[in-house]
This record gives sequence, structure tokens and C-alpha cells, in this order.
Amino acid sequence: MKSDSLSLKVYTEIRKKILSLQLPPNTRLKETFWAKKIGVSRMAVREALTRLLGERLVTLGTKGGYFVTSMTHEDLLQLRELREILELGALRLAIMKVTRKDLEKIEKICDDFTTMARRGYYSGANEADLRFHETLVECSGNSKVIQTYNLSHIPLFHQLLIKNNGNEDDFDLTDQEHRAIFKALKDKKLALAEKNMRQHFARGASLMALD
Amino acid sequence: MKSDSLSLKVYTEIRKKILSLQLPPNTRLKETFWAKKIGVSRMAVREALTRLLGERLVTLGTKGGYFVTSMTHEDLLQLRELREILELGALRLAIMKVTRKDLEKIEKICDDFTTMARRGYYSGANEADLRFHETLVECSGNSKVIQTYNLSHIPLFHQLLIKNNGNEDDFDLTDQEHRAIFKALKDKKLALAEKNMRQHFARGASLMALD
DNA sequence: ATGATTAATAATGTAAACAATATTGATCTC
DNA sequence: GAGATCAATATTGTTTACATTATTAATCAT
Repeated sequence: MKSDSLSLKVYTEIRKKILSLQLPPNTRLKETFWAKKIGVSRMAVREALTRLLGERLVTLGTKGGYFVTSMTHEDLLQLRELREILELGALRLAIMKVTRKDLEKIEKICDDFTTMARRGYYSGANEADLRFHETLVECSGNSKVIQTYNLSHIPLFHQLLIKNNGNEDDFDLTDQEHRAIFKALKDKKLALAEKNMRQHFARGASLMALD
Repeated sequence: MKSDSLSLKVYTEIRKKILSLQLPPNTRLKETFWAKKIGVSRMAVREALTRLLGERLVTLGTKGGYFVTSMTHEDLLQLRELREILELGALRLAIMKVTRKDLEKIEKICDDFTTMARRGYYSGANEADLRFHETLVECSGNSKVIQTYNLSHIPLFHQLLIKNNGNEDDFDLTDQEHRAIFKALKDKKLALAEKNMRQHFARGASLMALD
């Protein structure tokens, strides 16, 4: 098996931890610590962190050093707006381009969500929630939109939202809303799909206001 | 005067050259070459390139090495779609939040465009064109939208489009369209502003098809 | 001449060493 | 005991050195 570059390994590992909140915002990322932990030189770590800096997932401290990018409440509100812009845009493209296979994939994700939520696998259901939205964006068939979505920290936003406002009662509503969006997409009813999606996001916004 | 870090210096310089097409797509970026040229160690260059990798402005070759990210015709079409999504989204936010000062700034940019185009300063007019759109996005008042826009390579898109399809006859039309968008924004007529902007982008799209 | 083979060169990937700055913690003064 | 001072430690910024892999150039056989 071919071994990828060492810094790529570090990059992948730290990135995953940031996006899953195992490394919470504002955490300081000390080069030597991670070098020892992963078993590579400090330079490999530094390179990984610099790459994450380019992705805006880490930030430079005023006196040097790398930190996991922080998220203020204001940031979350703005990310919600951005998300709405991007996902609605993707939806408009998807309506035109979506394939039979895409639709099957989305429906399966809805089913997975239902199953997991019913059986109390809430983390799993959240994963399915995230995947539902990612898959919708993929259905846009526009790789630049997809890339932008992935660089926009929306997965992080989703995680934070769930962590702060997670509520088991919401799973049913989320399920219904996802299926409503899916159905409109399948029937290629753009206006309806947009309306359903806006509604879905509006509920998310109302949850955020409770902080 | 405080000196910033060396890799930041390299990062800034190379980034500017990429976005202005002084370093065209697919150019190989050799570490030692730039190290000598800028007068820093190879590692400082490497760090800068890694950061640009995170921003997707450079790519890794299959056999190693950094290259300026290439742009296929397909990429340009997709970027145009992305641009429309982001700028229309920003416009919707801007209609609600735009300030008097913002409006003055935009109008001034329109005036600059007119003046420069009339006097034959076409590069300058293109700069004003770019700035018109950037400023509109800034009027969204949403830093995440702004950040995403800046990471989306749209300036590059703009440059490439002009380079390939630049046509002096278009300046008049562009000017009118910009002013139409501006007026609708000032009057807070959302539907009209959207329509004008869509029209502006549609013309851009029609130019692309001529390749 | 043309194409394959191999030696020479160049470029990258990785690690280690050194210098400069920041942080910590102990000591002292009041 | 609270706060200031300064030494000790830790962390980062930068360069140099080495190992590995690509690329180029030269040689040779056909």
C-alpha cells in the first residue's frame, strides 16, 4: 500500500477532529504535541496547520501559534444565512439536473434518518441530517458549488447547532421537512421545494434565537 | 516598521500574481526558484504554497510539486453559476442592510467605471467592474458570505473572462447594467434588482458560449 | 535519425538544528 | 498575600542538511 505524504496524514487527522468538535474552537494546536502524538516531524504538522489556515479552519494568534477558528454567535447567524444562500442555489440547479440515482440516494438517507431517530440513535440521525444536505448540494452537479459548500464550514455549523440546541423532539419535524423537500425535488416543483427549504432553515433560525 | 513573517510575504506575493494571471493556470511553482527570487528559505515558500493549497489556488501534481490551479471551460461555466448564486444571495441581504455610505461608494465606483471606459483605460475599467461586484457582496454585511466569495476564485474568473472575451463594445452595456442594479438597490426594489442582476450575468454567460 | 537505457541533475519530502520570542513560575518587595 | 521582576522553560519562526523521487541529458543499439 502506497503511503501518502506525512503532512497529508496529519492534515486529515486534525481536520476531522476540528469538524467533529473533538478539537473545539479556540483550542491551541501545539506543533510538538501533535508531532509526537502522530509520530512525525514538527514540520509535517506545521504544513498541515498551514493548509488548514488556508481553509480558514485554523487561525493565527496575534503572538503566533495556531488555534482552531472560533465561532461567535454572530458567526453562527451569518453561517446560517450563507447556508441558505448556497443550498437554495444548489437546489435550483439540482431541480434541473437531478438524476434518478440521486433521488434514490436521497430517499435512502431520509429512510436512514427515520430509522435511526426512531431507535434513539441520535448521533447517527444527525449524521444522516448532515448527509441529506450535502447530498442535495451534490445534486447541483456543480463542482464549484460543492467545493465552496465544503469550504464554508457548514458542517461545523451543523455540529455546533446540534450540540447547543439539540432536542429530541425536533427529529420528527426534521424528518417531515426533509421528505417535503425531497418530494418537491422529485416532482421538479421548484417554487415548492424552495418554500419547503426556506421553512426548514427558518425553524433552524428560530432555534438559534433561544440561546 | 514591524516585519511580518517571511512566509506571509511570499504568500501575499504569489497569491497576487495568481489572481492577476501573471502566473497563469498550470504554471509549475518551483520552491527553489521563488526562494531565490524573494530571498527567503525554501521552507518559507513551501509554507506559502501549502496555504494557497488550502485555498485551492494551487494544486498538487500527481508526482509532487505545486501548480497554479487550472481552469477548464467547464470550470468557468460552473463558476459563473456559483457567482450568480452568491451575488444574488448577497444582494437579497444587501437590500435590507445597505447604508447610505455603501450606496455612495457603489455610485462612485460606477462613475469611475464610466470615466475610465470613456477615456480608454480598459484595464482600469475592469478593475472598477470587479470592485463593483465585490462591493455589492460587502454590502450584504455578512462576513461569512464575503469570506466565501473571496475564497471562491471569482476574481480569477473575472480576469479570465475578460482576457478571453474582452470586447470594448461591452463597456457601455456593462455600465448601464451596473447602474440599473445600483438604482434598484438604492430604491430597495428587490425583485427589480434581482432581475437586473440576472440579466447582467446572462449576458456574461452568452459571451462565454462564443468560445 | 529514433527510441530505449542509464547516468547526471534537479526538485521535492522529511527531519534536525538553531535563533528569537512567548509563557511560565519562582523569587522578592512592599 | 498581591503584584512586580527576572530567570527558566516552552513554543514558534527560520534555515540548513539529508534522503528520496522526478526530470533531464547523454549514450548506445538498431
